[in-house]
Amino acid sequence: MKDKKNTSASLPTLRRLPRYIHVLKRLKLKNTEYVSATTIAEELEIESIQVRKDLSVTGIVGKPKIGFELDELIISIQEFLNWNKQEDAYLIGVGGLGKAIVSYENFKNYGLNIVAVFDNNKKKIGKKINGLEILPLDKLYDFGERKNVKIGVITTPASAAQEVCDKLIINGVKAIWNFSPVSLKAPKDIIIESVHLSQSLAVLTHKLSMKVIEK
Amino acid sequence: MKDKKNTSASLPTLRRLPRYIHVLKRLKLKNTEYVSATTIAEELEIESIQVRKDLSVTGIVGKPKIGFELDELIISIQEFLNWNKQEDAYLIGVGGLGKAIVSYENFKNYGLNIVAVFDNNKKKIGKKINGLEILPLDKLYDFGERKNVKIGVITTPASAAQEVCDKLIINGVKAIWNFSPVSLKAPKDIIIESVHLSQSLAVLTHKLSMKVIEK
DNA sequence: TAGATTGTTAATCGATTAACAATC
DNA sequence: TAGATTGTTAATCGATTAACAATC
Repeated sequence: MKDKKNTSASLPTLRRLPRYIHVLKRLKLKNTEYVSATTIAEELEIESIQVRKDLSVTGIVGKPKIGFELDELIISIQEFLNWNKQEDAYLIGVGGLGKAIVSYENFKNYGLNIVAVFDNNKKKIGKKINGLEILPLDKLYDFGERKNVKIGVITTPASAAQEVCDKLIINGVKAIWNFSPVSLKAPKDIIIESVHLSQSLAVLTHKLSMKVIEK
Repeated sequence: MKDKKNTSASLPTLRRLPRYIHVLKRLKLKNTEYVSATTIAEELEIESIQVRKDLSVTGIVGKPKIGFELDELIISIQEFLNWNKQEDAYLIGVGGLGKAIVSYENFKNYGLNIVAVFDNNKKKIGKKINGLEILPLDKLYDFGERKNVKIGVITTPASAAQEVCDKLIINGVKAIWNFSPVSLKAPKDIIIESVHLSQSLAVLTHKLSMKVIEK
């Protein structure tokens, strides 16, 4: 088990693991003790073999005929994703999306703990959001010196994103969760993970247009 | 060109197309007239052959040595994604994320036009958001009869998502953009496209934990 | 015991990448 | 003309799926 822990996994696998956690947590509410890959697969409408393969990357060992011990499985996935701890994060850009993310307490269960919020709009500076005072971006330097914050969340408009990215890296941030539509340029050792909502919408609108033509 | 238009594309390709549009629009601001796959690829740090393959699904024809005519290429991708028109949509669940999506005017450029907003929280009903009055979910029936709204955006908490999904489908919605962490159950002819932010965060936190171990 | 499920190795499938002729 | 780029066919790569022995 232990020796497998630090192996990496493919991107599709990493993306499915949180969905398994969600299913498992719901089963836990029903006091389920053991769960099989088949059960998880049916709930998510995917193949059971895929679930088994995915789970194996976390190092969990199941019991033939019975399945996986529920609590152990949840913890195993959480440890693999590093969600058993919380990593401190900055968020920059307090627009609609930024506000929504800061206010969404659940990210704490996903390993993310936002400790400071920044925006350069003078009307916003000084106001509080979810208990955190909105600071001007200059203040990043003060934090950078004292704290060990490795994650930066960028929810600024596209025009500001690259500059903010650069400043975050200068201040010691190692991973960026980017919600702007920009393709950020950064040194190779920096992890950039982008959420482009337009990507998802493209899949939806294209499929819908296909459907209309079909008929 | 025309005969290729209605062919479908792979999911990875569909997801890259919006990123090309973004790059192309920025080039347009610089009055560029022609663009090559190489240029786009360099900007996004991917392979040029992949860009060429992706663009070919839209039916665009380029000029050897020169590349693609910029305006024609933008329109070609937009038509393929159906972003040249706007599809009407309902949004249900006016929490932080729902508010952010309703207020983000740019989705109109991505083929999405939110025409009505619903929430069952009595404190929210009647208030206006981005010019739209928040309605109780019951009112969906009135809209369903009169309008031809094919897209539903679900930004409710997980507990309400499946019920909302069912109601949307009853009222004629054909495609659902789901932001709840639930795996929605729906008939096969309904398009379900989910954005699970936890998926993206899983990739980020896992990679970051790998990086720390490395050192 | 018989059956269901795990874990692993092999086969398949599909997306990415390479190769190269055609061409402005 | 020479060189860069397109468009297409073939090769490679990696993820998914199938097969099956091990086992509670």
